[in-house]
Amino acid sequence: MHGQKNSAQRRSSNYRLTLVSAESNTPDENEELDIPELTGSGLQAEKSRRLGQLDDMRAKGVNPYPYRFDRTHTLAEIRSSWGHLEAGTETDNEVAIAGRIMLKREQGKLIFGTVRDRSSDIQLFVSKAVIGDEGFADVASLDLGDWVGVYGNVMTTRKGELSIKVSRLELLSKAVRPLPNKWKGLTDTDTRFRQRYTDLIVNEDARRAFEVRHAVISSFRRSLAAKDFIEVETPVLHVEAGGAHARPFVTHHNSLDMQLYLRIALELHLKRLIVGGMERVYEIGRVFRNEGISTRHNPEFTMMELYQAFGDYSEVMAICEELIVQAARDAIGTTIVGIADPAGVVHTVDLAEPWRRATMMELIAEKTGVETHPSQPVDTLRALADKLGMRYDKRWGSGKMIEEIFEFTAESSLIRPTFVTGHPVEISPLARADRNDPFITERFELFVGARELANGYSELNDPVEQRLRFEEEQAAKDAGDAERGTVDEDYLRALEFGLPPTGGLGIGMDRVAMLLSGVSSIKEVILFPTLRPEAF
RNA sequence: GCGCCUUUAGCUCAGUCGGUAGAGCAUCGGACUUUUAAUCCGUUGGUCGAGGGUUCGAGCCCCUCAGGGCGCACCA
Repeated sequence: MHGQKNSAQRRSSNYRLTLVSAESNTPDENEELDIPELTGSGLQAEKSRRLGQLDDMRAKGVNPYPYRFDRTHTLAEIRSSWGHLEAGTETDNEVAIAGRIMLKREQGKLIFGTVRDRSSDIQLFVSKAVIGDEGFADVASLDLGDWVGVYGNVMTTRKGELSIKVSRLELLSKAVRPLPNKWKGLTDTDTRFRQRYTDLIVNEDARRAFEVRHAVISSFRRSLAAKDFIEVETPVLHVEAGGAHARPFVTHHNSLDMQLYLRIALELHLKRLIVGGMERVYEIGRVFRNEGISTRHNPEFTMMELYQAFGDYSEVMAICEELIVQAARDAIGTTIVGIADPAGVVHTVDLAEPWRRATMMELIAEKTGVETHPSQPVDTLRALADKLGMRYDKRWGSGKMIEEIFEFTAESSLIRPTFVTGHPVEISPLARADRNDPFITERFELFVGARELANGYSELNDPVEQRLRFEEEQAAKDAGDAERGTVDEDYLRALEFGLPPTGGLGIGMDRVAMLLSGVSSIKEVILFPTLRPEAF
């Protein structure tokens, strides 16, 4: 790294040159570049002013971007150790803390600042008499958004505000671009999602939603580890995109010169592992569906799927309930949540109360007074759909009709957690037929707040029947339904080696995070949601 | 893909009947040794999303396009 200083200087002056020539209206190569004209306070002028501060620091031999800072405490640790101090206390406890300047109040020969780190925030008490004229001027020149390391003593002000009496302050990184409004923050959704970093800096709610999301995921991992599940990773690139009904993203591998699909589900690889004898496996992973974007859908989202040998759907239903209730306790410290219905009315629900279980047909009967069953002729169900004013596709069989009638009549009213069961065989090609009714499967979907959160079943493990179901899928796909599946020969071979009785469960992690953080858009729980590219 | 709404300073927002651009925060200058979104005085900052049209005159009316939001469709 010889010559580092020279190259740094060159970079610095190049940057200034670029800035002026690219962004000034009348670039003039002969202009004195080191002292830019600081007119106005538009964005460019503001950036120039701050970049000028960096040059001043370098001229004094100070690196404005130092390599490290060793803090003694996080701000939460400061608060827990000294939060009880009475007003007007000065201690001789010396600490070193680091964070971002969020607020600054100058008051003559005193400056109060608010520094925030990941854990908390704290007030800086900067006295000219303590820090000296030069240090005071340095603090005065700080901008909101700058990162600083601070040495000082823990104290409280006369009004009792826990503070650091600053003896020395070191700039750790300069913010060249100004922060959004310190009081109103940043509300423009476009900017919030595109510039998530800015959103996280200024919006407490945004930070909280992602803390909840993280807590949910780590809670799931703890719960599953306690149940002897093994976390695995399976391929994202699939030769065949199976395990769900959805349009896949298509990509291409150059060396193999073949088309590949991004996975739309985790299911088929995880069940291969049950064939292999791993007994209890789960994966938390990204899946991709080439479909519309809405407040409930992002093209890439996170699923947790688990498979448990020797269990059936009732067992994984219990696990589903347990995982989500425990996640609520871990992430938000309560099982009581507000759930908005489609009209926006918020219902208070205790997730710890047992969740309702009802079949699709029961729910349809509740809403329409009509008894339905997938054994009924499709014309009977079409007549009901006509009566309800529901549109349908002539290619749908009785099973698909029942599901659609359920969605049309009952889904929007499922606010409290409800396990919906009794899915017809036709729409469940990987689920095992009900032990008492060959027309339906041992399957459930969990609905909360009219949104589907989870899906599980007793896994179909008969390779002969699975082949027939796959062939029906393939036939539907060939007939023009792009979301239907294909015959996965390797999966069938795996089943031929013997899949034990198995219960499987898939949970939409984003939607659980939405539920527990109380937000209504999936974009609020995905750090970088899919958007059209920004025009620069 | 369709419908409705929306886009004004770095951020948050006003902008009346079509008459030539406003506020708060931030910035910059000044005052202030216990502030809490500090306060007070002063200052600077604009391709009104882009393009076209109507008009003597357009942020405002019309058309096209682009971004975003919501709803519908799609989404087991």
